[in-house]
Amino acid sequence: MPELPEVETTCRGLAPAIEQRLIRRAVVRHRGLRQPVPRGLERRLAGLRVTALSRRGKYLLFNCSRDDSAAGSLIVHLGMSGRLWLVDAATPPEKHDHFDLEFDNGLIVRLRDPRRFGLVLWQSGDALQHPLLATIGPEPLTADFDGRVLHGATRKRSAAIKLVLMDSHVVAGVGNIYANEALFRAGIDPRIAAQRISLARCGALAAAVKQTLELAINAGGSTLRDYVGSDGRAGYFQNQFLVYGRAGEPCTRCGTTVRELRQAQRATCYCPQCQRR
DNA sequence: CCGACAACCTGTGAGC
DNA sequence: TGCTCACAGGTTGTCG
Repeated sequence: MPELPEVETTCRGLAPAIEQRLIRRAVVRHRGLRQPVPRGLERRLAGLRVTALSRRGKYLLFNCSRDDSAAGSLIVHLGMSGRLWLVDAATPPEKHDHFDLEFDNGLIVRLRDPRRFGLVLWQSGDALQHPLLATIGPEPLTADFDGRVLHGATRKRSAAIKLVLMDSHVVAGVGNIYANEALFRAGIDPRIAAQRISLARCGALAAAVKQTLELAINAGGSTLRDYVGSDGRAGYFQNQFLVYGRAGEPCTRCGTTVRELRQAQRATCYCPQCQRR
């Protein structure tokens, strides 16, 4: 389900309902996520106030304080199949509902994650000091990421540009769908060695990453399978995919048949005419 | 440092 | 209808 636009959509959907609210209690029904949910997290969270909800890459950060002094952050990652939504206290949890955060207004932020590749973690103090967050690359939608940064980060990388673009240490939050889409928009063959791409083309690619992510956020994210946003509404960016999932169909730009191949066991879709070496 | 690959899980759809 | 297999939005750890 979730790449950066979906996480951003979730963040924007949840924030107004929970910011400045007190956590009444937290419930963990299944600790076996990608990493175990920390022991004692429920006791730690009870009575804290969520002062801000933010996003770093694909991580959601619930900044928490107690009596006006910063306590730390609840860190949530949705993995492949995770989703957070708001439910009222009367809504019974279902099979894959592993975690609840219940607030003093009666609303519950509920994590559903069938594949359990997600994460629920705690970091005292500054969330960005958590080992999983401290080493990730620049935020793609800020000035911290541009063609020069991308060019610099790829000079020693002989791997295919698509794989390098999906490396969260190069740039945060670019997953399979948006890597495919951005490479198409930049007119770059996904198989080229990253280090062979010129500064100018890195500029085009960085711009394409930003454009693709922004368009997707404005569309409310992408709805694949059963994903819907935190308000229960579906995003519709999947209707705007230019190459992803379109193998065998004509390229929207030139009409050439879109091709599919596999890179690191992931589907790559591209137009052999529009995307060049 | 880098790249290739397996691993963590469940659900779904295609093909037989 | 039911079985088996491949594949799905992510990321880390291990090994060479």
